[in-house]
Amino acid sequence: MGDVARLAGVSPTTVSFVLNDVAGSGIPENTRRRVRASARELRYRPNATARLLRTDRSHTIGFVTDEIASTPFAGDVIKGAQEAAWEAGKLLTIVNTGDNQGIEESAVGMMLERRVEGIIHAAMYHRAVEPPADSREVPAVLLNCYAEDGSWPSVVPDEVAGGRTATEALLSRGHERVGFINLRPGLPAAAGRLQGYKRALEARGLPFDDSLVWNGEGTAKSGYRLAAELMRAQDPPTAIFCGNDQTAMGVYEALKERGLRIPEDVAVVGFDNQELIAVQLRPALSTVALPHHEMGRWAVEYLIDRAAHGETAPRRHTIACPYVGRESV
Amino acid sequence: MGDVARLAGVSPTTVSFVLNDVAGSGIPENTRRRVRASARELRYRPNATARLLRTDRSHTIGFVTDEIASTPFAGDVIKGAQEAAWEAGKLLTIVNTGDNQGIEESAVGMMLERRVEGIIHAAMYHRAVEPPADSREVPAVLLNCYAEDGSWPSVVPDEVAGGRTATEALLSRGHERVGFINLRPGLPAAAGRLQGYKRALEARGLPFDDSLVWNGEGTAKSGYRLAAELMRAQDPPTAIFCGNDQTAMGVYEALKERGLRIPEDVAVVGFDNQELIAVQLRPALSTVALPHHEMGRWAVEYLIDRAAHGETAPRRHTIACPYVGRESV
DNA sequence: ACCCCTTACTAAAACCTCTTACTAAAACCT
DNA sequence: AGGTTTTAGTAAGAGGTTTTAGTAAGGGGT
Repeated sequence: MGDVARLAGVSPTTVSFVLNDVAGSGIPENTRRRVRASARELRYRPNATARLLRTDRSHTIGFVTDEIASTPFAGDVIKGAQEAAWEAGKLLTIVNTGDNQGIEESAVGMMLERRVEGIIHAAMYHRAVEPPADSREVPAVLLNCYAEDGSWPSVVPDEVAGGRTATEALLSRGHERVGFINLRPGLPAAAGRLQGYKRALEARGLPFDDSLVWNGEGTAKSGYRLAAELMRAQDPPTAIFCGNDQTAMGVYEALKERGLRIPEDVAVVGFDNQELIAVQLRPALSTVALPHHEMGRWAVEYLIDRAAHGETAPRRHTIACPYVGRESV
Repeated sequence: MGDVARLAGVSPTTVSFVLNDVAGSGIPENTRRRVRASARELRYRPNATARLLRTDRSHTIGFVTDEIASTPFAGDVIKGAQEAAWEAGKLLTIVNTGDNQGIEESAVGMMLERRVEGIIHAAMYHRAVEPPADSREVPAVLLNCYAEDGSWPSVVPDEVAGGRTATEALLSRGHERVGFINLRPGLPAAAGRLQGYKRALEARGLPFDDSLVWNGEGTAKSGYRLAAELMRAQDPPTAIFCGNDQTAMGVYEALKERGLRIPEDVAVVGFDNQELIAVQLRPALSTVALPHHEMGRWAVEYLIDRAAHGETAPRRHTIACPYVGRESV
């Protein structure tokens, strides 16, 4: 900066004022032009580090995730977060912990040393977690996960509403016996979606028949097996709600083997909106999307807002899972 | 740091020496313990910013990508890069540009202001790019893309070898007529794989028959259409090499509709190893994996190495695409 | 014509936190 | 006493921001 000041024939103060557009510094347009020209000529680039040291604003947000690659979701979350950060003039620093607590703790440590303005702890599937206590030193938020004791703010998908949406997509087409191949029991996603399924039935005055509900493993294989199971019954469903799109992929196989047409004979709806699968399947799969992008966005917006306005009570924010209608319903 | 020094009854110098384990500073174990205890008591966390200002080592690498979410690959690349960075004690700062040049330039600017030690420019599909000139201010490398004029170091998949590997997987099973549903012509991936396909044939003394080679669009739909086309011929192939796994998904459909078994009647091999598809397909798809993880890793290792040992001639490094055998061959 | 006070600019200096020469004091030998 | 080691402290930056202080020009009053 000194060089620029010298070249422009002013003091570093003036350079700082001009380059940062400080209000009320009353520097005449003339001088401003000279300073800016000098900066350009010297290809001057301010040193964000030095600025941070003085201002204590790193304009950086830490993003700690358990698994970045195992699902395509991770990309959506990061993209949403990154977009929101960019819009606010922030940068995102990312660490993938591989679900290793030691790495997670040192990652948080490194981020705090760099004075990040907030930390996001993201999980790649919806579950309970316990982030390092150190993260409380700055605004922090859990993404696609939550603390059992509610002591951390978090943002998660509205699984209940999602399950209800999926089921209603089928009910509204006149189906009254809807099979449900859920995920492994115990997962928040499985519990929530089942509840949503029940509520949808209830709202239409339809009975809940637990012979229509199975827990699979979220794979095409188990979808194939359980669809076969469902269709073997004497009063088989006319529609199947699958706990995820991979399951639906297996269900398609099973139905096709039986010569059943989708959606004419059996309608199918998936969950997750894994485009790679849902779009490519024939017929294209109607499904419910997880709001990964929105959660990423919400998390950084929350952090920025909280950094600006201080502490608020931790809360669990849920985001709706929109229905994506294609050809299978 | 001053607080710690005061509490331990020493000077800031001593604290710095102890906390950084400076060699040859000759501080007795006694004092060291006292300093460390004070630091712990005050929950002292060094300010990485101040250190950086003095040492000029940010221990941060910038990662600029055109699209983070549109393919599951992005996650692998980032994961590989992040792992390598972590092992070297570096952090990764990521920006998604949405292929917008303006954003890319300001992203580079922001990173340079933060004094990153290197910049990676990643593309989500293999292609030629032209990164902002400013990136040359620090070590920089292109990932899954390259500069037309070769003026930037880069790391890309070895498409030729990959195409050859895929073809040979089929030839080695005795197939002599291998159909090839390639990607859109013009893509480096399509050109390279076609070359590899030809070389594999050549190596076995088999003729190249261009009626066996079609360009699709990399979708299940076009795979379906072109497989039908291929099988309609009077001398249809006994094996099909697909430019990607989505194409293979459509090929499966077409073959199954004709009552052809995989791999008994027609063997199929894909490309990309999109696990979501390849593993879930029945039979599971044999395919060739793109080395995303390795490219990510290579890129940061190259950067760190170059930062340490100075400029070297830009080179294009290729990484092999390993064959992933499953059930379709 | 002189003085004083604004206003409009610009500069000096303190500060942010840590690293690292360089220096100094103490302790330990001959 | 004089010279080495050990051990520890001082102070100068690193590159900005921001507070405080100043100078010069212009304007009004007498």
